Amino acid sequence: MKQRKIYNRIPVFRNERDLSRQDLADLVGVNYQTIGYLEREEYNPSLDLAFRIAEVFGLPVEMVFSTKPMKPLSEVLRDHLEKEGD
Amino acid sequence: MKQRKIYNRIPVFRNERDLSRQDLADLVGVNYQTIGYLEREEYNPSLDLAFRIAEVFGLPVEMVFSTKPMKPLSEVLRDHLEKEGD
DNA sequence: AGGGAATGTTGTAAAGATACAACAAAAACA
DNA sequence: TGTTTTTGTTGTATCTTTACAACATTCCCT
Repeated sequence: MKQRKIYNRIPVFRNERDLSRQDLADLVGVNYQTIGYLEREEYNPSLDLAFRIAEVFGLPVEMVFSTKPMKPLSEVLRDHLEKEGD
Repeated sequence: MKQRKIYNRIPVFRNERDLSRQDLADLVGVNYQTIGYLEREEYNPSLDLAFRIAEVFGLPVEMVFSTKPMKPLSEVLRDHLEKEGD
């Protein structure tokens, strides 16, 4: 099977929390360069690693990784707010 | 990184829809034996393959794959029903 | 300006995932 | 019953992911 490229919001969430790649790498238990490869989207994470990263951010996998290019979070948020007027 | 074993509900959802492994394999574009390996949990799917399979069933990845052993769907459903009295 | 931290790049090696083939076993069913 | 379909098993080959090292570049800080 030809693997599709998977996009991610790792840099967004990582920067937001003021984590270095090394910090995030430590949290999920991988080499810090592995985080670099993921952020540059040079390869896809394993499913296990994707779960670990999503868990660090407390988000569903789909919010961190997607087969389609990531919309800015501001858009996601806007769409969500206008749908549910809470 | 030592990969954790990932559990899944592929057999449940596949049988429910009366799909053979070959059928599901065709739908996601892998060899039918790959589905077998996944169902026996002999190895984890790539993130891409996990997305494809979840998409076939129209469910979030977390409902099909998990790092913890899968509860029977009846339990999941019960918990959900008693939380939200819809 | 200079030092340290964070990030990017390149290369090699090991582990994990997928394909494919061939055959065995089990299940469905005429 | 025997026949077909589905599933399991074993083995090999290839591709992808991860680790690790070494070095270059960029950024921040004072």
